[in-house]
Amino acid sequence: MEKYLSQLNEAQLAPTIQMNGPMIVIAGAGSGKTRVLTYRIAYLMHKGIDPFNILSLTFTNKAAREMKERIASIVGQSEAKNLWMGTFHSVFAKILRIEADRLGYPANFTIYDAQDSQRLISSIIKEMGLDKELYKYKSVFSRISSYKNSLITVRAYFQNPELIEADTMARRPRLGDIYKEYVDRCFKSGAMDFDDLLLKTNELLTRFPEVLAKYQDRFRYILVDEYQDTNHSQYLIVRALSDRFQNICVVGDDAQSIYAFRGANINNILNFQKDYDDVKMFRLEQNYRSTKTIVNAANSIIDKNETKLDKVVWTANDEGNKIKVNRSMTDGEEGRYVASTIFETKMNEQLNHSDFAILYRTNAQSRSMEDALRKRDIPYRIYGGLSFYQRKEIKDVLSYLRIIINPSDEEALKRVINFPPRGIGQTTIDKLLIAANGYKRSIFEVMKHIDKTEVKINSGTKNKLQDFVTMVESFQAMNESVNAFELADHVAKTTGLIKEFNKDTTPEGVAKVENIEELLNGIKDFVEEQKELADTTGSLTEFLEDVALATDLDNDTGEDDRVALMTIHLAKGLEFPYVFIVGLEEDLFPSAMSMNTRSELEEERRLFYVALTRAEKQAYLTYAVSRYRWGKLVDSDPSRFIQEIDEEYLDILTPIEERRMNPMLDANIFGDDVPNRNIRFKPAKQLPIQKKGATKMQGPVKVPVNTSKNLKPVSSTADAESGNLFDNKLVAGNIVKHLRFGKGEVLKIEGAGADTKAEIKFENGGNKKLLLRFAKLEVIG
DNA sequence: TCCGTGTGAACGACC
DNA sequence: TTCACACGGA
Repeated sequence: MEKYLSQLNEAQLAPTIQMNGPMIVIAGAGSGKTRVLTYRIAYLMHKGIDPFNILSLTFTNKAAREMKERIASIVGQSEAKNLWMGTFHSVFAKILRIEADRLGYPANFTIYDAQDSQRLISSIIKEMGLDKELYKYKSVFSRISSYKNSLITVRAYFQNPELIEADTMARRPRLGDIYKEYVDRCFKSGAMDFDDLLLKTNELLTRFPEVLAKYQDRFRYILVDEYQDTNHSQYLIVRALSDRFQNICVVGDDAQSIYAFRGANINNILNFQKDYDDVKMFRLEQNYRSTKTIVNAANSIIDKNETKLDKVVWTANDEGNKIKVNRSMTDGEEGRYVASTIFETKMNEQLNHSDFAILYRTNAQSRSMEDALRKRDIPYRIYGGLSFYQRKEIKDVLSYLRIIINPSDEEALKRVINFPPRGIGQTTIDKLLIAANGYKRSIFEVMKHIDKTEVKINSGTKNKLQDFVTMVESFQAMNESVNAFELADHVAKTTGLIKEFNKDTTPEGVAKVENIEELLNGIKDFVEEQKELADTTGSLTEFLEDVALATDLDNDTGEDDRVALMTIHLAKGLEFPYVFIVGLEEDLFPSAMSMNTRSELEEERRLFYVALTRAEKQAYLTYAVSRYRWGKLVDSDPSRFIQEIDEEYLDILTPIEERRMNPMLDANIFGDDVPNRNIRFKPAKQLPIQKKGATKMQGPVKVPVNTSKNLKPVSSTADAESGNLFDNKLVAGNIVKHLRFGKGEVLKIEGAGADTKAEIKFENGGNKKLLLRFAKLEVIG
């Protein structure tokens, strides 16, 4: 047993073997906190604590799995199996299923993802006849979400004049009504959204003292990782559960708190010592991950923040190279810089692709990186963004499965009731919806008993509805006797989903069918895996729950050798030898939306701190002078975060000649007075945008030509990858046709591939705002 | 009722 | 670029 403890340094050992009482571990980046958590659990078990009594809340399911494996290797598989480990959401979803009936929910309630929630809110806004300009479903959703995370229920909302006042002032007086309807509809659908998983857990623990007592007794030792990112709802759950035994160990780093947008409250960690008596505090300050340069540079950034705990992160590692700062003219060039640097460094240093990561602020930035990597044949993997389970074809299959488990699931039903098309259109669905709301029943029940209702639907349509009900019921019967894979396979085939997607012979269509096959394989694996573990039944319900709470990261096997592309948020907790932080521009990073208050800006700064501290050996910071955003070329200034790093840690890569020609470049970066900012490179002229109501477009137009999939319909000889269509077909002097602007003559062509631009003079510009898409350009004559 | 087409609008990070 | 929605013909 002492063998593994000897792997810890003094600072790590102390919290590891501190068994009882409340304790907080402030762990700097790369200071080995996962190791402390893992060994601490192993230590507890060695000291005779039953694994049944240990609850460990991690930030991702992947982290939980890896920790469990590590612990299993120390204490043995059979012991480790009984640990409760996972994210807040997954652990409490399981508990909620056990206790669901107390709250009036079915045990197999559906978990609505953000898209389901937003669709529901969107249709509620429509049903209520509200102005969708004023009530934007996304902002209504985030408002409701933040209420839930602050434990403001519908009732609490209506009892709080300030909240009502605030929404009324924001010209959304009906927000409370939408909130109420949303909650009712979720309940009626037997569905919980992400926030409900926490909110309902709180409700469960407060309303039912015997349930609270049960879980307090069960979870005698509680460990919470990434405590700085807990929100109020999570905070209360932890407090309630740990109240009896007070064996609560939280680990975190205030400097890495980056989830305020989903309600995380940095004060949870800052005030932990006030919340419990006799808190033992530990600090892990030695960084084992990064070079001195990176650690010191990161410290110099975080120093700019006012709100923070005292902590000095240091390292005994080598000095390392300076952080390289690269400026590019466009996002395309930035991508090429990153790709070629990876290519060369990998060659020179004999590295793997997986030694590199590209981190960005927003998912949209991945595109230019992808393009560049693909051109260089560098294998990569994108994490996050639209996850596999959110793709249309996958959600369609999953929706059928969801209805089988829970026919009340309204969002799933609406999604597939007429897909593949079976003649049940919007009008019918609307009638059913109104009836369902009137009878206070689910749509499915109304359909099932359509003859007993007042709903006016012609007999042909009634038959179609009946067929659908019969089909679902046959699936339900089947679910009793076959496993999840066999059922899903049957569903995909008999509903005609596969056939429907097979109709589409474009590469995208083929990919969809392949994705469905991949999903089926995934279900197969799941069934077999669960069979082995034997602690679960491998049921469809469990699979759907896993899927609802899964992230891209969770499914990563890390087997293939690829460059990792992800947002900084996703990168938290990970590390890579070589890290590129791209798009370091004002308004992008820091985000334009986060520059209003000091605390928002501080969070962006912490985000940058997280990004930089992912790097072990070498960090690269890149920015572009102009980039495509929303299909438009936008000028930008270098991020303030670059100049916030002490210059001694930086290696500015701007070519020397260019600097001589343009001394303002350095001035720009370091925030000196810039007498004339216009000296910066100006990109090609932007598209002239015509205002609404203008009648005629004037002059030649720059048409951005992209080589995406949209190109294909234009010409069968087009090569989307190389942009060859361009060379073959679209030459100066050609007459082209555009759906919106009619005929025009190609005046000039510049560049090639993705960066190609064509100058076209249209005879008649139309009278609407310009939005030119190459797919809509057709070469005639 | 379905579906292709055109149009306008949005566009932040995630369990 | 991508999405949701409106429109109009089939």
